[in-house]
Amino acid sequence: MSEEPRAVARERVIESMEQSAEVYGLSRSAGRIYGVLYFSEEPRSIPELVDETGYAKSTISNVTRTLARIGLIRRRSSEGGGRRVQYTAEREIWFILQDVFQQYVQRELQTTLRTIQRAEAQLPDDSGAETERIEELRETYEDLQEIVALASDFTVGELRDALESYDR
Amino acid sequence: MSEEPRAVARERVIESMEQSAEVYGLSRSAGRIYGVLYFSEEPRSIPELVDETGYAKSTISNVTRTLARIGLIRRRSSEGGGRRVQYTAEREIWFILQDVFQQYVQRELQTTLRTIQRAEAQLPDDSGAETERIEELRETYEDLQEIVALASDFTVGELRDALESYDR
DNA sequence: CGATTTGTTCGGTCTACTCCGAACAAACGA
DNA sequence: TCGTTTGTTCGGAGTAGACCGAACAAATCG
Repeated sequence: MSEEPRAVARERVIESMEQSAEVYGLSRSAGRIYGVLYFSEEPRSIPELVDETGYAKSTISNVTRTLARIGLIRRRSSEGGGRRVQYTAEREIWFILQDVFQQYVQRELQTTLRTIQRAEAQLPDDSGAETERIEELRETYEDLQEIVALASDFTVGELRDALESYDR
Repeated sequence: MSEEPRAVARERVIESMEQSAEVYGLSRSAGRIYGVLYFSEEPRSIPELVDETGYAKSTISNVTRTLARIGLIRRRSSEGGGRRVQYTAEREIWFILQDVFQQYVQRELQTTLRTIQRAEAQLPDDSGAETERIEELRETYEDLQEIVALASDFTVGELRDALESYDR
């Protein structure tokens, strides 16, 4: 069996994905399911994922929905007759990150920024320390928002190049 | 009482910080404690934080330890006689983010990358699909690591400028 | 039309975390 | 020295989330 080292290597990487999933606020099962799909040549249905991961059908159903919503996997409805739903992994990690930046990070920054701006607007002009603190905060958030907006339009290579070639 | 609008504005921003704390994997109490310290002119002791936040002493004690470890607040042991421990907020958000990048994101990327590299090394040269997938993954992680390493050496302004002025 | 396969939904259990209050330790002040 | 203040640690209550199995809906196949 010369397949074994491959299986071992794959398992290691998938375990690492489980761990990463937790860091990014997802469940371990999400990491494993993504990992299995990442290495699958063919799209996988829910029963197949049940076999390959050991998780219950209901878990697979729920987690795939979440993963699809976030954009880590894609749902291909019924290829070739059967009513089976098929899932594929999005393998371009950078695309995923761009999505996360645009959908979540940007949104989070945006709402925070709006709250800060509203608070600032309600304040009389001479309100001492509070005004200063809030102003400072707003400026930082404006910078961050701009940076994320710009970065999420770059490819990985461009981003790396932009940082490497920048001369202070 | 012309202080009220200031108190309201401050409260709004602190509530927003509570929410952000949850997003970043901290507790709501951590957000509020940081918020109160963020707006405090003077350093605050644990009993003072108990008064101003309404949380139990033990909660303040535990959360301040966590916040100090991460670098969001600083611990000044006993200024002016008393044995009181004093806390101040680190107000430069970008410094905090740089710390987080270097301490946590970099580390997480590093360990993942090492796992990938080890898996790749154990694989025979001709192992088909697995090799290709793992190689692809490794390259992405190398890029990401490089980007984070570079970015965490920039100031906010430099980073923004680098992205804005990059010409594709 | 049943029987089977697939996918979703719905309680339920288990675990982890947040926060609290009480007990404790350490240092100071009278 | 004894009482008081401050900070940490510990056990427990309440809560949220992960995952499971069972019940259910929908579609296909004989």
